[in-house]
This record gives sequence, structure tokens and C-alpha cells, in this order.
Amino acid sequence: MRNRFRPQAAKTIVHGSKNPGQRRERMKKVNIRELAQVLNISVATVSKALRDSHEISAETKKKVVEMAALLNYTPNPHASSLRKKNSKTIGVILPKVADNFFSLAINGIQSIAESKGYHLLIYLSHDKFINEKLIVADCGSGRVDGILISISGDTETAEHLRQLNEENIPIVFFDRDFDGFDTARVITNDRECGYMAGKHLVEKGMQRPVFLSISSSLPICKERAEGFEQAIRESGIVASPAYQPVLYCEGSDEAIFEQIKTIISQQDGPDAVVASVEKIALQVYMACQELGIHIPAALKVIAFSTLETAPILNPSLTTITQPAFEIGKTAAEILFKGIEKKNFDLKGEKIILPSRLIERASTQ
Amino acid sequence: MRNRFRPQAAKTIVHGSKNPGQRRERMKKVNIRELAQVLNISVATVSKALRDSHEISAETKKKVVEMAALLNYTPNPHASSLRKKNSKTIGVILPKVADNFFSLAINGIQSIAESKGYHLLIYLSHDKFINEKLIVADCGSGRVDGILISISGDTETAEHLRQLNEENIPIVFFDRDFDGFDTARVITNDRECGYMAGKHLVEKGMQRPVFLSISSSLPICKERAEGFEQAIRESGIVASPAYQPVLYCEGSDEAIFEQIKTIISQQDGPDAVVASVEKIALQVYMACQELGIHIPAALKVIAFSTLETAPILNPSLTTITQPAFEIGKTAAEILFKGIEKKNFDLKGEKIILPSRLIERASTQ
DNA sequence: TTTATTTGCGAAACCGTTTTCGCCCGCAAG
DNA sequence: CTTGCGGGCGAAAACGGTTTCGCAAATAAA
Repeated sequence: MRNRFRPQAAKTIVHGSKNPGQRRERMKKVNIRELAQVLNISVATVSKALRDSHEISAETKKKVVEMAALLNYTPNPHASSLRKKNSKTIGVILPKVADNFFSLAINGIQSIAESKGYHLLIYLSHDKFINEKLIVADCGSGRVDGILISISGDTETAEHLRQLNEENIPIVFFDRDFDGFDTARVITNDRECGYMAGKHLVEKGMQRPVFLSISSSLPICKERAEGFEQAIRESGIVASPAYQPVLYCEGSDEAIFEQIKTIISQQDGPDAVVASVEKIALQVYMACQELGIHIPAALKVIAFSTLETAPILNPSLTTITQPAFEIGKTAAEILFKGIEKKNFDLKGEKIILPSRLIERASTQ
Repeated sequence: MRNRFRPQAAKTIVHGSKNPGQRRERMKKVNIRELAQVLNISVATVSKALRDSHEISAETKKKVVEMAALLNYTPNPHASSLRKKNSKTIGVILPKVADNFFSLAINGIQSIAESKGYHLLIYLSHDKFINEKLIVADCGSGRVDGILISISGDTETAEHLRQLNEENIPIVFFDRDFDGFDTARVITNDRECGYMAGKHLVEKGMQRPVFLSISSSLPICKERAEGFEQAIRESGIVASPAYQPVLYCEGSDEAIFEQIKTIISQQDGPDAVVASVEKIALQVYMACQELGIHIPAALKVIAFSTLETAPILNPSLTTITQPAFEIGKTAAEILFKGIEKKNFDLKGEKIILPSRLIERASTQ
């Protein structure tokens, strides 16, 4: 009963038969002209028939539709977009897709886009403004009919968005918005939730709870931190050089991990932490595991996160869970209002979908 | 110290100022003709200058590039695509984006697409053939230059892919391939890994390990199940009406959850399970938690999964981890070979990237 | 000096649709 | 018998780029 395979074998490549001499030629797709020719009618009539125009008789429409199906005709989207000046496509700009929040948000966005017959162009800024700028520029000139964006962590200006606005491409922020640019935004009640997190820990008798932020400029982080600080202040705990309620973890994943380990292992360190985003929460868990710090006995943990596995973590994790799917869905709905109704003004539109605090073992 | 907010308030909407009278007009984007006019040169020269053609003098190029930047000119992608007969876009068709595997794969794909200056059109089939077929049809007629697809669970024919192939659009399977269609595929060593999983459990002394599959037709599931069965057979454990080594969980998420609960709670039920996909693993954990079944004492669990939280689950989860990022990246690389070199034949190309068994507490 | 060749640029065709107009015909009203 | 009208269709002009091809002037070769 020996192992018949080589487990974890090195990468295996099987090469197929190559015919280098035999160049592939793109088979000529049937176009509307050929379709018209076969039917012995004009191109204009075919186009109108396929779009179900009232100018065309039912009889002709039927013939056209049938022949189109027979010849497997599908209109060229670029020609169509060029002429109609729309692309039936929306751009979605995300910092990254690793975070579970964005996976869920994409699902929400997709559900609406699909029902409207729109396509989804996905861009990743890797949380860098420099990429975001390039992406936004790319979305101009009619490539997309509208944009859903969750701003990068180091975006400090909205000049790139303003450019796009000049072309009158509707923009909707979701989750991570930017204060200096006025357009629709679909966010969650971050400040309240920061407050809830702080209050929850204070009520558990914590003396030195800290909030682990990843950015001082990102609104979601700022709001969460400010709400948290307010709760701390109201509880009578005072900040001091030795105790800062809000700490910043910045840099690469590895750098952040080291910072976290330093913070939680130091003398008179925090007795509880709030992870501002999912990634921080996982790193806190990993760090505790590595350092042998017991959650929740030695350190209580609460995280802003949509992690599906929160209830089956060791210990199960108290979370403030964002309605990620709903946020994506709602943002997409608003965007389509902006796209479809030219007189719908996105400015000042602000929808707040509340998150929920779900208490589990990590703060017990 | 009362709570100053209404926590978990109902959805809040702030409406902006509407100017229904003031229709937005799409500001006229400067096009190549206007740019040429300003410069007092021909449209052709501008076009060539911007594409750095050798026919144009350095001096002229400089003037054109500067003026283009000044006027914020960006070429219309649809006009360009129409004429050049390419779209600088690839289509990615996924069953869903919830599974962590696909999030990672998207990152891998995106890393390559970005470096090539390509755009990513993302489609979700929701694991249904009927959707997949529509999506594939949509990708025709030049909308994309190539396709990366992870087939849906109930796809039984490749007719839709064949249609696309007639247009000579390169297709590459990643992770979930389809046997009946010959093109490049980038997959993992599923059969071996099924075998490894079975062997791992047998070596732990398990007597009734079962493999929880989600599809009898999906190659990844079939292969994993077959490898598993082989390991069981070799160990001398024999199947019987009371003990089937491979069980199928099908239907909605809720239905699957019920099936799992039934399976693991029955008299003489399994003493170990292999979750064929991530979703099943989570449901097994949830079910055990609900039913009070202890992992690993009463039930050992091993899962095909790329879950980041596997090491911090309760208990930490033994996984067979796919190189998801690499699979996406490699598939994209192959696809670009197919797109860029017309004489590169994708048929028969098959790359197998091995997964790794990582033992943790759930099988201890 | 004449003839080739190269260099730099422009006119116009082209990509595949959509849409605007105008035409023709049949029918109803005057 | 006119006139008006509307239904059904086609010719041609967009849409905004890219590419081919030709032309003129400048340079090189003979």
C-alpha cells in the first residue's frame, strides 16, 4: 500500500501539438452588412428590425431575427458603443479583492449590473493613489458609463475624479469615500460603530483598550477611530504618553505584523484591541497564537470585518459586520439612477447602511 | 455616559439638492480631429505621433504629445477597438467570487493583465450553465480578446465554447476545466490530493472516512473523489450499503447544510470527512458546533481550501491548499501567449500546479 | 546634373453600427 | 380626381479613431 503518486510534485507541463506553420486566422464574423445582403434588404432595416423599431413590419422583423440566429450574428459592441456613445459597462475600482468585504460587495454590484444588462470592468488600485489615478484616467473617453469606487488608503486629492466628472461620467463612492469630492456615497455608520466598539470594551471593564488603525486620512478609519475615542473619553479613561487610544499600523503586511506583535506584547500594553479592518484582525490572532497570548483572557479583540469564519475562529471573534453585499448593491442602484436619468443629481446623495455588532467569545 | 447615537439605526438617507431643470450635458470630450486642428496638422499625423510611429519626426511628436496632455486628450477606446479589431480586454468567467480561491485567482490574473495593459471584464455564472452560456455569447464579437474560465458545476456541453472558438478567441480553463473541450488548462493535482487526503486519514486510523462532493460531473470534484477512493481501497476498507466513501451534497446552501448535519450525526456515521470545497468545510464546522460534535476527537476534518483563517479556526483546519494566485497568474500568462502569438496552439496545453497538504489540529 | 531613395506628412478609406432623412406607395379624406 | 398622411423601407452621414497609399521635398548616389 505504497503511495503511487509523487505527492506535491514539481510543476508539471504537458505540451500540446504545435503547428507553427498553421497560422490561426480570425474567422470572419458575419456582420450586419452580410446579414442584410443575404436577406436582400438594407442594413438600416436590419439594424432597426433587431432593435425592434416600430418602423419595421412584423413580418420583416421575423425574417431578420431568424436569419440572425441562423448565421449566429451578434452585433459588434465597439461599433455600437462608438455610435451610441455608451458602453453598457461600469467600472469598479477597489483597493484589493482579498478582503472579504470586497468579494461580497462585488456580488452586490454584479447582481444589479446583471439585471440591467451591464458589464463589469474591475480594477485594483492595490491601495495606492498612483494606481488609482491611472485607472480613473483609463475609465475616461467613454470606456465606462459610470464608476463605483472605494478610494485607496493614500488618496489625498480628488483631481483625477474631477477630470472624469468633466466628462460627466457619474461616480459613486462605496464604503471608502473621499470628503473633498461631492458625489453620491454609500457607506456604513462608521463613527457610531467605533463608538459601539469602544463602549462594548469599556463595559467589559477594560482599562487600556486601543484602536488599531491603518490610515489617518481614510474616512472609514478616521470615523471609526473618532467614535472609539469618544467612547473612551466618556468612560473617564484618559490618554497619556504611555496610553494612546489610537495606534497606527502602516507599511507592508510584514511590517504591520511586527508592529502588532510589539504593541500587544509590551509591558502595560493594551488589554483589548479593536481591529479597524479584517486584515488587522487576522494578524492580531496570528500574533497572539505566536506569542502565546490568550484571547480573551489576556486580550479582548473586536474587529470590523465581514469574515464568514468569525463564528468558528479560536476563539470566535466579536465583529462589527458591514452589510457588504447591500452596500455594493445600493451603490450600483444609485449609480444606475445617475446613468439612466440625466437630470438625477448625485451630489449630496448619502446613504448610510448600518453595521451590526455581533458579540462572540473574543470579548467574553 | 449614555449612548449618544442610535446604534444600528435604520437605513439613513440624505438627499442632495436636486436640480431637475438643469439637465446634465455630456461635456464634449476633445477628439483627435480637434487636437489636429489646434496643432494645424492632419489627423493622421496626430494619430501616428501618439503611437510613436517612425514616420513622424521627433519634433512633431513632441508638439503633439504636449498638446494632447494640455487638452487632456485620451483616445476613444471603442473607435480604436473597432478599427484595430482588438479590445485590450480579457473576460474572466467565474462560478462565484465568494470562495476565497477565486479572490486569490483574480489577483493573479489581474497582476498579469495589468502588466500587459489589459482590462478585466468579470462575469459570474453563479455556478449555472444557463448563465455561463449567455456570458460566453456576450464575450463574442470582439468584446474581449481572450477568455479565462472556470466552468460552472452543471456544464455538460462545450457547444458555447466551440462557438467562440470559431471566432478564434483563445480560451483557457483555470481550476475547473471541462474534459470535452480541447484548449489550454491550468489546474492542480486534484487526483493526487484526493489520494493524499484519504491516505492521511487512513494513517490516522480512521475507519469510516467520507468524501463530501458537490458534483459528480465537475472534474475537480471527480478527480479528488477518485483519488480519495483509491486511497481507501488500498487501505483495505471496503464500501458497503452502510458505508459509501463518497457522498454528494447538492442543492441550495441550506439544503447542503441539512445534508451535512444528517450525515455527521447519524448512527455509525463517518469518523472523518474530506470537504471537497471551502464552502463545505465551513458548513461542517458550523454543523459540528451546532450539534456539539467535537473536532477532531469525534470527527476529523480535512478540506480543499485556500482559507486564510485555517490556522486560527477552532480547531485549526487541516487543508489541501491550492496555489490559487499562481493558477490565476499562470492561466493569464498562457492566455496572453495565445492572444499575442497567433501561431501558438493552446490545444493540449496542460499545466498542473501542485497543491500542498498542511496538517493542523482538525486531523490531530 | 540627373536619378534614386529616404523622410515627413496628409487625403481618404475603413472598422460595424445607429440614426436621420427622404422616398415611394397605398389608402383615406375632401 | 386631387391631396394628405402614414407605414415601411433605404441611402448616406455620422461616431472617432487607424492604416494605407501617395506626394513632395530633401538627401544620397551615380
